[in-house]
Amino acid sequence: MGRSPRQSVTIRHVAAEAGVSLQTVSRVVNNEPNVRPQVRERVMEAVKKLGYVPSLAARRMGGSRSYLILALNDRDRTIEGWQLGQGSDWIDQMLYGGMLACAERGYRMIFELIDTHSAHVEREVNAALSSLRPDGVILTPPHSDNPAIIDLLVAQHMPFARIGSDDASAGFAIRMDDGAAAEAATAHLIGLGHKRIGFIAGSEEYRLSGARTDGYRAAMKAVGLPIVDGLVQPGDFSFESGEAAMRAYLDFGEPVTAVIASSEQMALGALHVARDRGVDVPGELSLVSFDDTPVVRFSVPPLTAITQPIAPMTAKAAELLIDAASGKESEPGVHVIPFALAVRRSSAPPRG
Amino acid sequence: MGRSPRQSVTIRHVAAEAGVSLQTVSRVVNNEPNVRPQVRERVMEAVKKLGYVPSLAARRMGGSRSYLILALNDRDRTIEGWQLGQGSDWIDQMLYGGMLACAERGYRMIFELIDTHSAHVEREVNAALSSLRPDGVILTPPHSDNPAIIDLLVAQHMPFARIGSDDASAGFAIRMDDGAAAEAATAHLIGLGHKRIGFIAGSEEYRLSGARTDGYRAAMKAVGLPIVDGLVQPGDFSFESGEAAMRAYLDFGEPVTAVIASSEQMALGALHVARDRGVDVPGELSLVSFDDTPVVRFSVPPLTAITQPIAPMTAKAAELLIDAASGKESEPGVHVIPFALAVRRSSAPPRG
DNA sequence: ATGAAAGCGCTAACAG
DNA sequence: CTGTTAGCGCTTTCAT
Repeated sequence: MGRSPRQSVTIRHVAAEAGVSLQTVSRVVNNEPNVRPQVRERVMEAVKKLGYVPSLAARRMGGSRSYLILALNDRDRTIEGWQLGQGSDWIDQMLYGGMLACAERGYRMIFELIDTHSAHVEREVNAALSSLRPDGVILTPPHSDNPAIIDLLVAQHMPFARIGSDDASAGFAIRMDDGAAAEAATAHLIGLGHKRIGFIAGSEEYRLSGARTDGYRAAMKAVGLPIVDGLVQPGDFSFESGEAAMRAYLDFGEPVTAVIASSEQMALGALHVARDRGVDVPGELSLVSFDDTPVVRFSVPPLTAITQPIAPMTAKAAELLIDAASGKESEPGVHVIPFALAVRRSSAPPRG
Repeated sequence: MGRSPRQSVTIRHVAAEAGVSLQTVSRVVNNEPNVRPQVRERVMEAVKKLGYVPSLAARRMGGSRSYLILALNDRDRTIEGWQLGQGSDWIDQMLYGGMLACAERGYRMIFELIDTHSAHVEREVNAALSSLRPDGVILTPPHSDNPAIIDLLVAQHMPFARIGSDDASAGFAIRMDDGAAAEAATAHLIGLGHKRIGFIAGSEEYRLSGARTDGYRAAMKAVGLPIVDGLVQPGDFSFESGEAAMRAYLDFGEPVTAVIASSEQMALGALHVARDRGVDVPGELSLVSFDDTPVVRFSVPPLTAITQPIAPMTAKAAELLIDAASGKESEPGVHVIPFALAVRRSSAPPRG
């Protein structure tokens, strides 16, 4: 317990208490060599006794590290998600993976919103960097492939990780295998006996959209199923585009028996239209979602979905950046994190 | 555009560029008086030209402010929510309200997890305070009423805001009127014609649980409806406790026609049991949720719910703390933020 | 293995 | 109104 100090405990107090120099305390606190075990012990006792915790700001000022990892998310998309409360837990999963990975290593993750589309991206990113001077930056889609941001980070020699990117030309790329995931989803439906499987593509602004569509095509091709016109519908990740795509499928001459949506919102939009038109899921139509979010799990029926490893990807990103800041060399290149397919009640064999 | 500076732009560069002293630049940047408009103009131009943004760490070191607001959440509860992905968007709403309010004022909100139950609460909080030295702390339930934390904050003279607390003895209390919300929910059901209305209470660890139950009782009493034994069921906010409560209601001799659950998870648990037992909602049973989360909006049927103003409460907390740090006196006491009742398909008149 | 000195970028307190 | 001086709490570099 002890009295709560009004004025914070500094390294100076610890040095006095332990009868050593500031430098020795610093060494002990930072686990550096060249301190006799005996002295180290004494300092650690003083630290514990006084409840000393180094000041982040002072560390940043004196040293070359800030113990900060900056995570950049798209402002519009994030705020819209918060406002509409559509139940995507992207941010939560990101915090989960990132914050804990940082905390384990004595780091802190700071979360910031940046406007991708604005002409001021550079200014915004620069402001965040100047103010915080983080040891690394985590980029999420669509920032992960924004050339303006990438160039700026490279120019500043700021280490960064790109979640959901497969561009290994700069920074760490951390992704799941979107193509394989789309393949797995498609194979799952093929395995159930489906032949006419629709695929609602995502916004082309995101690279992974193409990879997913390719995976779908590959899986279809692998078993010799034709991809006739109209089987692949365009979408932009939104609920509305999912609705539109579903209407297109239902208005086909020969309707599909299963649909894969490249996003949770599009899957829900599709489900909504199916319900409205009296199409039973999964009786008449199987549905698979990309993104395994809370709403997908609680929908009726619960949706079969590709689980994106958002927390593990963010954790990996934080680890790589912190290791880099700590001087440990990490394998560069693309880091692929495993995905999962959560099979739920929305997918079933087609009606004989 | 311009070249990206490897080495960051400091106040010194700006001073040189504008031909003034460091202090003058500082005054301009901080909007302080005693600078001739002409000089101010010149400095601002230099700032813009060089893309100068003050270093957070240096500001903290030199001055008395850190431009940081620390938001403390319960570790176990938060992590569990992230792991289970049950779709509560508490954290998101908190970030939404808090981050934006901070950003508008040149502040940053830092989000941290603290273990309420641990014997080390004090140490954990102290560590966060020592490391960050924030200008204010936002407490969320159950921290808002944790004496160990409150005492520590008071002893350190650290300004703080308590979300969901009605204890005005220290810090700012910011809450919605839980009693009035429960009353409104109850009155809504009474208005529909219900007489036997069940209420699933929340964990007693949270003060607001009592307030909600009281509101329910008041509304019932106001129209002379008796609160017979078993009408109020205990709960702990969990899905399972909602299920248990619902089973208790259905096993009544004379079942209830409507139920209010003190949390979203309990409402969903209740809905689940009702569906299993073949009880139609809202045909045979009306259901109202506290907490208007994504899952509640996407459930079948969508649930009538009390919307807790989490984002506005957090924004208010941030504002009050920043104002306090800026020397502006704020009205102390309890700040009550309006709630809303979102009427959806889960509530309807009882079967004649 | 340890300590002393210098300085990080800024603001507070004071001097003009 | 403007500039000068002294730190803030740490880490770096260099000496011992």
